[in-house]
Amino acid sequence: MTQFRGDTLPAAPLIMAASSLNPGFFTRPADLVARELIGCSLLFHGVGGVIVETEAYDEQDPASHSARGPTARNRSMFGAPGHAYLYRSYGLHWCFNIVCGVRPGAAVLVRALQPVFEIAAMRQRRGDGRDAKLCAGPGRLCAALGLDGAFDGYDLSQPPFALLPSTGSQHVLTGPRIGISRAVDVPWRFGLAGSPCLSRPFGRSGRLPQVSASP
DNA sequence: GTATCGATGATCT
DNA sequence: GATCATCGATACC
Repeated sequence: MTQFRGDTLPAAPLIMAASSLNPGFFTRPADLVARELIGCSLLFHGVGGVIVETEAYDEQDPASHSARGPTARNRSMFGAPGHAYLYRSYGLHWCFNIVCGVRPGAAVLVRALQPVFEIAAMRQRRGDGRDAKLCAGPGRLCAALGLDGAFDGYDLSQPPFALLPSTGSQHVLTGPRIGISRAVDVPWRFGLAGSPCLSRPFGRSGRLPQVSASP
């Protein structure tokens, strides 16, 4: 049994009924969706928590996998909004995206969760470490939830997935995306202010988001 | 606390 | 052949 080291996670949100995000939620600009996913909850087979960090990518974005059109890997990005796009990173890790956007080829990378549901299952998959870091990063998140490429293209409104609305307004910061070499100044990383579950802190450049206008 | 580096393999030029 | 939407270990401050 993994030792609990005394790190204190924020209070768990009160999830009311089994409500789900409206399908129209996803058919909007990726940066707006990424901003509003902060505070929503993601579950896979009942394991998961509150989304605290996201990044937006779209078809006009040189940093996006979709920038040069559909390929075998990014096929799901050009499919239905509200579905999963899962890809392998550095030959080692899986990364989980939510397809969205007003045109094909956009998605939101879910980078971190605040663990809430079935934390013991996440500890078992990820081994020792602070609970706040169980899902602090896209590769860690997929490892903790047991997500992999077998679920690429799945409808996130159906089991084994669940995507639940936020229970209130959130204080969201934004800044440059992590680990990219193109469009490095586009501030399309979003995070819950003050969360100990972020993959990395938002620096001095952390700002309130300037979300794009409607198309 | 930050900096650097190796793992590891699909994808794309 | 180069490039990765990463992570964990290690070294050092």
